[in-house]
Amino acid sequence: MRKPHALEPGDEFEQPCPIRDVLDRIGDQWSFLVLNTLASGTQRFNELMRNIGDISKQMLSRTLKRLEEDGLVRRTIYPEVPPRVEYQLTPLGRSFLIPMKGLIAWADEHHQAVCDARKRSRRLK
Amino acid sequence: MRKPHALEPGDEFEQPCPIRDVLDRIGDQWSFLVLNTLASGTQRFNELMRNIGDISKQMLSRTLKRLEEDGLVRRTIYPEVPPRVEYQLTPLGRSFLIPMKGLIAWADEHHQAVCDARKRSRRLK
DNA sequence: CCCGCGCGGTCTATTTAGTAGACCGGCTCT
DNA sequence: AGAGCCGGTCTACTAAATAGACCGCGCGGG
Repeated sequence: MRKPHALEPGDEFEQPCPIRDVLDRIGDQWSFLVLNTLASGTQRFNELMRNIGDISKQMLSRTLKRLEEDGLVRRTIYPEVPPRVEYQLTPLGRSFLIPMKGLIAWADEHHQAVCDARKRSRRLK
Repeated sequence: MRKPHALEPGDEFEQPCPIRDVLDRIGDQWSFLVLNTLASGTQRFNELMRNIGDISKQMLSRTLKRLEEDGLVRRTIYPEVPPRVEYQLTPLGRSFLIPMKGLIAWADEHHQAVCDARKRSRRLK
């Protein structure tokens, strides 16, 4: 996804193709997983790390930063000691859960079929 | 996405998580784009390349191979001269179009909001 | 008092994934 | 004859993701 359509200067945030645009974000597995994890409620940084399980700090940090930039996630810093940082879905972020759930439902429903197909093709080799 | 681990509260340790599994395949941008392109009908290899626009031969080849293994795409070789190879969605592949359309609809609907959020966050920096 | 842990990250080095581009033989079109 | 399409594979390079160290601060236990 290097050069979708060669962005014009001044156009840097207006990607012409919405599909490409959404893919750049959620097509990335980590963003998808982070959003799915945040679906169950507001969480802190290390809490997210634990809940996702196998994401590196750096990737989580970068992913959250992008999701915040895109207005899907809100980051709240509490000026306490020790500092507390909470992440939660914005209304825009929550609106994304609907098509996301559709995808997850498809995965649940057809996972076995995919596995079967995979086994079958492996047997042919 | 190395180890299929925790996902969210109430996760199953049992089998590989379907969500991870589906993300490994279609969460990859190229797979998603290829399926979306094939939605408009049977196409040949170079035809797909042209229609997608900015995918490398290698990636298209690899992506199609995986989609075929997973039973989402059927590859048909016609023993002609010159050889003709056609790719089309299987019923399983077509079933995926439904949640995919949901995602694309979300993208269309909220693309502007995402762009606005991006601009806003840029201005704050 | 000192040790190690948790917090929310960043920085660096290494591994891995994706890219462009050459190449293949056989064919058609000009 | 030369160029170009067909469906790919192979190689060399570059971009991205990973693991792991590190940071200052506070807290609880020994």
